[in-house]
Amino acid sequence: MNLKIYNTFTGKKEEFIPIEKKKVKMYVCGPTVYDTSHIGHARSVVIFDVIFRWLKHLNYDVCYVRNFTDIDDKIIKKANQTGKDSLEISQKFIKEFHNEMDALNVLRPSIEPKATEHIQEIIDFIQLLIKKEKAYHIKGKDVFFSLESFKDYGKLSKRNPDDMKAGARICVNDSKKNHGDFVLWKLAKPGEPFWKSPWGNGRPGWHIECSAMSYKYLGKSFDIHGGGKDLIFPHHENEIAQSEAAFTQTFVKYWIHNGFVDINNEKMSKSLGNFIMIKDVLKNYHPDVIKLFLLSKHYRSPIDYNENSMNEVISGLDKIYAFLARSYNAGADININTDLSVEWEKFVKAMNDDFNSAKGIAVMFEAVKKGNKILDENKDNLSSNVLKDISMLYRNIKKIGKIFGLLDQSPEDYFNAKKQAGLKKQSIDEPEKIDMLIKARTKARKSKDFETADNIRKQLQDMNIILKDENDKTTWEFGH
RNA sequence: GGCGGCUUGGCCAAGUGGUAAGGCAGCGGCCUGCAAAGCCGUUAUUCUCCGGUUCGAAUCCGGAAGCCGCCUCCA
Repeated sequence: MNLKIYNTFTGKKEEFIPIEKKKVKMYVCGPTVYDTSHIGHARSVVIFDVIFRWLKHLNYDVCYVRNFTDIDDKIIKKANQTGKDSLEISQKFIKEFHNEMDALNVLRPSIEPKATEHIQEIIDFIQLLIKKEKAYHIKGKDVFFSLESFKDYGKLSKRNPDDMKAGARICVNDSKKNHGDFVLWKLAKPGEPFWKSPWGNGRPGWHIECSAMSYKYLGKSFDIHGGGKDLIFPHHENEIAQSEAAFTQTFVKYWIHNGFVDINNEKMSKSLGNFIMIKDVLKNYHPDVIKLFLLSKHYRSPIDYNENSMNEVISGLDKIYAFLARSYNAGADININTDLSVEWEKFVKAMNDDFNSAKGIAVMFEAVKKGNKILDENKDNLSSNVLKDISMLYRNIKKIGKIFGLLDQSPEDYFNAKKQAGLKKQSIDEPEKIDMLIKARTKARKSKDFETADNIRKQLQDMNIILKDENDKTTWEFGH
């Protein structure tokens, strides 16, 4: 079965056929780096990371470009507020962004171009548009794209430019010829950062950088363009206008847009003050928890971030890691080939159906259940025949994890990290105390003094510590 | 006003014509000194409602209700 992708442009799932055989060129709109990144950015980045990994898994030679918008009004505003220059601001937040995405085990794209490093390309692009009479410059003022000159305007967002004229909310800019014409080059006001251009000192408009940079790295036409749903209009619509006006050929073959992250069923917004920042989420949850959560729903639907959901994800993730540890200890062959297994086939089918990660996760859990059952039935003592089955399941889960950028560490490290986080949360400074109590309990159990043993268990339970007696060993972990 | 989307068990969530995946929680059981973990069983004759098409619909068509997003910077 071949890969199918839901294309925003046609509103349908379509078979994916790249322009060039075995090659995929993908451009995703990255952040405007004027502030700390929030969980919504994380969703977009994680989803396109999985898409990137899946395309590579399908043996495509993928060129994945994700830009940084590092000059814009908000950055300038922030610079003025903090007394720094805009470059300092953008560099700071690019660094933060990279740190957080690394923590989330997200791969770096092939190329991460910045707008400020492509000013010449942007100017060239605008000049081409002016030459083709798709854009105009009014002396002493900004350069605009002329909507009138591009008949297909609105084809991605299914919007009629005339409807927008009717909207009274578009503020009238005297220098524009028509409502809806948008800025390609914006003149600098005193004190603002600027670059020289044929139209005076200024900076690029928001949309032009993506047209110019995607052209530079991917060409006049490319396969996939992605971003958050909100970018469909006006950003992506304007990109189409610019690029297709310039080159008179189809700009992008497949448009992919991800849905939003809500917070407790509300939209993240400034007025509600409910922005959830990635760095804060990383303080509270293991990166795998965040990713498993973000991938637990189909990428086009909205997903609701709340504590309850996160706790559910933790329970599930613990279960997966526990199975990995259990099957590894039972002697699973971690290098076995699983390409022909039912689980892998199911997973491939799910991913090829418009990157259905939610279904892919279900496959992982099915494998866990199947494996635990086998281990139970054999009391973890496996004959070579059964061991093969367990190895397959183990390997499948790890392989799926690889596509999702999950389960990268050993179960031991995972559970240790969890313990450390728990100790911190419970403000337990002397973890040795826990071991001492467990030792005392083991002694009591040996002499069949179960009352003492149970009292100790209760004592630990009050610290949210749950004991687990396995054979002659007692281990512990924190509950949720 | 224009455009788009959503409504599946207590909660989360797959499922786009063939008779309801998966997770979490609950309950009963196996296991255990007791637990925890794991496993087994159990919880939607039914998918917001009303019509229609069909041998057959959660899935297609029409209508209603509720919720949400975009149309202004936004992942």
